[in-house]
Amino acid sequence: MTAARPPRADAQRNRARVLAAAEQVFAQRGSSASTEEVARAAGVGVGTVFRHFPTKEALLQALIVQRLTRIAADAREQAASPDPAAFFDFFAAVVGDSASKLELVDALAELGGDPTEAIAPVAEELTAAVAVLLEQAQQDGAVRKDVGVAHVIALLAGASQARRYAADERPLAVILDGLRAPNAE
Amino acid sequence: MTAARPPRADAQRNRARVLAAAEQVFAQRGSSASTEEVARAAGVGVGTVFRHFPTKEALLQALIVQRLTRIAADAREQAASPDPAAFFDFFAAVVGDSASKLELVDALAELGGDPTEAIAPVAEELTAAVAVLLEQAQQDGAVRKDVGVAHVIALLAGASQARRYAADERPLAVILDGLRAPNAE
Amino acid sequence: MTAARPPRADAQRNRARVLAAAEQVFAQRGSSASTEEVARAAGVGVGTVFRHFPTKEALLQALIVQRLTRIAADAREQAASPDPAAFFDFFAAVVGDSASKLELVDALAELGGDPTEAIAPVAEELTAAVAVLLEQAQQDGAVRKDVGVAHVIALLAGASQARRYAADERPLAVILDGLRAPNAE
Amino acid sequence: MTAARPPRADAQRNRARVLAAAEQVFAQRGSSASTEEVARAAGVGVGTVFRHFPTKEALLQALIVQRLTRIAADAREQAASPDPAAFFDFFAAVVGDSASKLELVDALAELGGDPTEAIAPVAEELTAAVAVLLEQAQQDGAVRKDVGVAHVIALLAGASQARRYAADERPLAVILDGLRAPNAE
DNA sequence: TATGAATGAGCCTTCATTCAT
DNA sequence: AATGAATGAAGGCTCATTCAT
Repeated sequence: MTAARPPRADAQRNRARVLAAAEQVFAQRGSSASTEEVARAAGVGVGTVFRHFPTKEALLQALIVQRLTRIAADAREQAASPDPAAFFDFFAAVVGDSASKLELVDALAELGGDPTEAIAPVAEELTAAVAVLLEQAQQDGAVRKDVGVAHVIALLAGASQARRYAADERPLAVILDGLRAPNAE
Repeated sequence: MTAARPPRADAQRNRARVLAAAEQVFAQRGSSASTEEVARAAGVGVGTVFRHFPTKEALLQALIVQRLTRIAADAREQAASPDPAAFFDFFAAVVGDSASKLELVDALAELGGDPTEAIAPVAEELTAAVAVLLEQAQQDGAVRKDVGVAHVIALLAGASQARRYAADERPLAVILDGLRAPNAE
Repeated sequence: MTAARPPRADAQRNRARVLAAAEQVFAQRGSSASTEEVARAAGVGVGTVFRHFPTKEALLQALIVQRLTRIAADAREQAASPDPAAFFDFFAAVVGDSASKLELVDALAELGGDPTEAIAPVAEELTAAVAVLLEQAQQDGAVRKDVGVAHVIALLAGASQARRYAADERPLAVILDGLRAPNAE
Repeated sequence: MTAARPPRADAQRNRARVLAAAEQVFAQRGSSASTEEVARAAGVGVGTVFRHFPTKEALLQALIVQRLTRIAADAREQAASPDPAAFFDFFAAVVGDSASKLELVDALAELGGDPTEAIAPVAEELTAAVAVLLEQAQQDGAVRKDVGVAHVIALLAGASQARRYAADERPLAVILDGLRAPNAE
């Protein structure tokens, strides 16, 4: 009977709902929040959460993948821009967007270590995108030449962390200034 | 060598042992490591851990207090030095010492929010010490004048975080450069 | 016979099972018996006990509420009876029914103090029902007029306690005799 | 050096102190209060408590024995009195004295079951004393003849229990009236 | 003999995960 | 495919009891 219009669209929608709810819940109460709570926030049963993400760990990683994917997209977009400040805009955007999102730091941090199987692909994607952006900026003489992609990512994580406990954007400004090429002025 | 005369020295030693073990364990496995594990690492029973720290939370805070206390001492020491690079030395030392990384970030981060009763005193102590050091450095024209103590602390947290996933000291260098007074060169 | 149609009837059944098991276990080993033991007796996991009663305290109170509710119903039933001995029948029934003794005393005792939020409603219910029954009996000249509801309840607790360690019903008889109106004979 | 004046008197004093402290603590917080708390109230270390009473259980029993011993003494004293109301005075005194003492009920209750080895002797002592008192009262026509010592003790426990949650002495009066010989008036 | 630190079993409670409906 | 009840391992914490000082 009730097998007509959206056959699997429902499932997709639920997956998205869960992911969104998880983002919120984990951001607010830390990643130790219970799966039950995520389910409640998503308006579904726990069972549904586990159907889409076989493990809490998997859910967490899906969140990270989602975040990194967005950032990589951002990087690519900015790389396409002719604006010489593109790199800095990207950097600031990532940090600014992480504002309330506890997880970003950890997501980025994750990249430093031994990326899990699930994350590895996005990690590469992100690294590649940032590499392009960074090289352009260095080419343009906007960014100092002694930093590499890994440094940039570490600094993104650091700036996000700093931002988390600072009242304003000054820490970010400091870091961006630190990144500028010496004679950029 | 270390005789066994003092009757309650044993207790003090155990307290220290537990604290040291906790530092290691939490650094390695995150603050969600079990108290049992800490006890095991310290070579004592769980009861002993709880005798010295009535709560896991209390243990964690004791760790933070210990760390912040050391940093404040560092700051005071450097403030007493005539070296114009004192501020930078302090900053680098703190970040470099993030041996048991995990915790330092959180310890510093803790300062941004609403310091717990137990932490508040040390927080003030640290803030005061850094204030002195910072002002001197700004006076000397070594550090840019638009950053305040809170920014410095946020940046310490950020730099520590960055350090955690960087292979080298470059991110630190970047941040330090960002902190220098414009015409310091 | 007891088919398996109802989907959530299972949960209800489990709740009842837990309650019954708890009654037995606490009666036999005192209210300090472990929740684990109750679970075992109910043939469920501990988690199930806690799903139905969020706290051991809550479980205990549910037990008390259940007991008091039954007693209140008894009182109302007897109050509806024209039998002049209704009051005494009620009293004897309550005491006699102290099957799972331990608890009744405490349940009644609970009424003397500061009834918990959960218990207060039933307490009032019981008090009201006994009040009616008592007044009728006093009207009929069956019960002495210098006792109030609170006294009756205290005596119910006392008689139950006495019963607990007496081989026969004599203590109950003594108390009932003490309650009769002087010239009732 | 400090081995002169009271060689073992000290120990005796400590034992008494512990017993007194235990009585208070257990009365106020129930018998589940910790041994540590008793020790603190007694102004001694836990070790000392355990030196005098090898087990918490033993401490509890010592308390009971103490209580029962006093009651037995009371009974003997009243038995020696020519006052025809001696029995009632005794009964009222026991109940009245149990006022705040949570434990009495349990102590008396203990007699109903299978008196522990430690308690058995006092139990007999008490039973004997009450027997004498009861018989005299029955002889005098003050107390109904269909109750035995066991009933009296059960009723003492019951009356104590009732008293615990009653605002006044009415429940006691009711029970005493119930005990009087029919034509005693 | 007194002390109180240490011990560890045991308790209450939470939560990821499974499974019957 | 969704639901949420059931499960049980694991964690934080307490406390009777032991033992070095």
